Amino acid sequence: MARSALTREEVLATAAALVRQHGPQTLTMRKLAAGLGTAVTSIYWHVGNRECLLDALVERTVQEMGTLRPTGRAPAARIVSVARGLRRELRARPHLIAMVHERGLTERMFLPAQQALVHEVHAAGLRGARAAAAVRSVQFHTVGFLLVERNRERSPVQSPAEGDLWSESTAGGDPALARALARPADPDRLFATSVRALVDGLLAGSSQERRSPGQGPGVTAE
Amino acid sequence: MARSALTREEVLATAAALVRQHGPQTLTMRKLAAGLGTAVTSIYWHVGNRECLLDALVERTVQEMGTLRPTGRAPAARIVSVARGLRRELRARPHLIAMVHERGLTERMFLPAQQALVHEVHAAGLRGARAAAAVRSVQFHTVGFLLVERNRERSPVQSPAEGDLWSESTAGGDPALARALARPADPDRLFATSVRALVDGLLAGSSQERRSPGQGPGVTAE
DNA sequence: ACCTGAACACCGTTCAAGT
DNA sequence: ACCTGAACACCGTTCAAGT
Repeated sequence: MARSALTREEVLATAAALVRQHGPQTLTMRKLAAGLGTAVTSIYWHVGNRECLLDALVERTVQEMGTLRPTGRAPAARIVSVARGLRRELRARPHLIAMVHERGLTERMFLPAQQALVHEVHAAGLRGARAAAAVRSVQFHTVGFLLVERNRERSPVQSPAEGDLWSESTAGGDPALARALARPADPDRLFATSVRALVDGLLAGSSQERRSPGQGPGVTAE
Repeated sequence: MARSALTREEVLATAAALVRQHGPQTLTMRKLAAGLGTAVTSIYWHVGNRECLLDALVERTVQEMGTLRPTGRAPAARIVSVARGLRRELRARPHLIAMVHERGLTERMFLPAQQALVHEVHAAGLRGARAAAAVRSVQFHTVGFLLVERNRERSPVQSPAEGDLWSESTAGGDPALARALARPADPDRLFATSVRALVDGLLAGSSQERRSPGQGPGVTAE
């Protein structure tokens, strides 16, 4: 049952297909070999080992992502739109997030958004180290939010859930707050709110420093 | 070579020790059995299986965490101090973050900070759904930041690194920005900056809404 | 009630041997 | 240059059998 010559591209393609269907955890060299119709060991000749295979898969998937075009007029709105675009692109490739995280490549997820963010933050009037901190704040927030969000989706009901703690009057006599915390969070709204607040906060300090003699931004180091 | 009776507590204790030394990935039932001086299968009688064992370990480690006492006077400073306290507590238990994330229990990491945050956000004048969104924004930001941070620590040098893209004049004629992005991020400073900005942004909209007739906060849903 | 070894169905990887 | 099967050193888990 000889099959046509195996190529590295074919290995990556079927590996990507398997990951897309069942997630990276279930991708084993043996299943991949079965999918390819070859011996397990043939794969090693083309991609090295499982580690290299997943690295290549991450790289390939990141490059599939489109470039991010900001929308809106106000600087804050344009920065927010980049963050939302990054989230949208990453959510469209759910397994990428897991693969990248497992492999310690979170930084990789930052890059598609970084150039757009630098441009917008610059346009918003931030310069130098302040601008860099703003870019990274948005990056960390967006990617971190996605990691938490994806993780939460994986096991929807947890115990003790948040709601268990706030079911009644524990929330300082604010029943609306208690109800809101008892309900599961709406990720879309929460992301919109938090990114907007973050960007507002980052831009608010741009024109004038709040602390008179200090050099660093915000809170002093511990 | 009969040993004294095995207890569930003893299993959890040595499992915790092994995880603390080498991380959750390296904890195998067989190594654990070797550490305990029993047969592998004895463990199953006491803790069910590996899944249950790790669940119990997560629960135990979360409960070791102290309660968070806010410091400072201004509402924003007190909220920031809770976020920093949560980060400190979690960083003191590095493997907890990995275990919790692997097991889809990220929500579990939120709880120790939630009560303190609710109190402070309420004191800052936020009520109802707005207060809940603020609490969750800080929670998501802090835990998300930690996930990214820990991940980044695991593989310090990545390629292409951020610096490779900004080594020269690409950063819109802002050499200080280019230099800042070429250097690795300082997580302590970045966390301080981002949390401060986030909290400022969340509290800034508390006294008056920015949008006149709208009901939702910030950006409209897509 | 608690512990055990044998056995099962998996893994990733190496390597000598083939063509 | 490319592919193969056998083998190695691991896994988690089940289960009948012991005390």
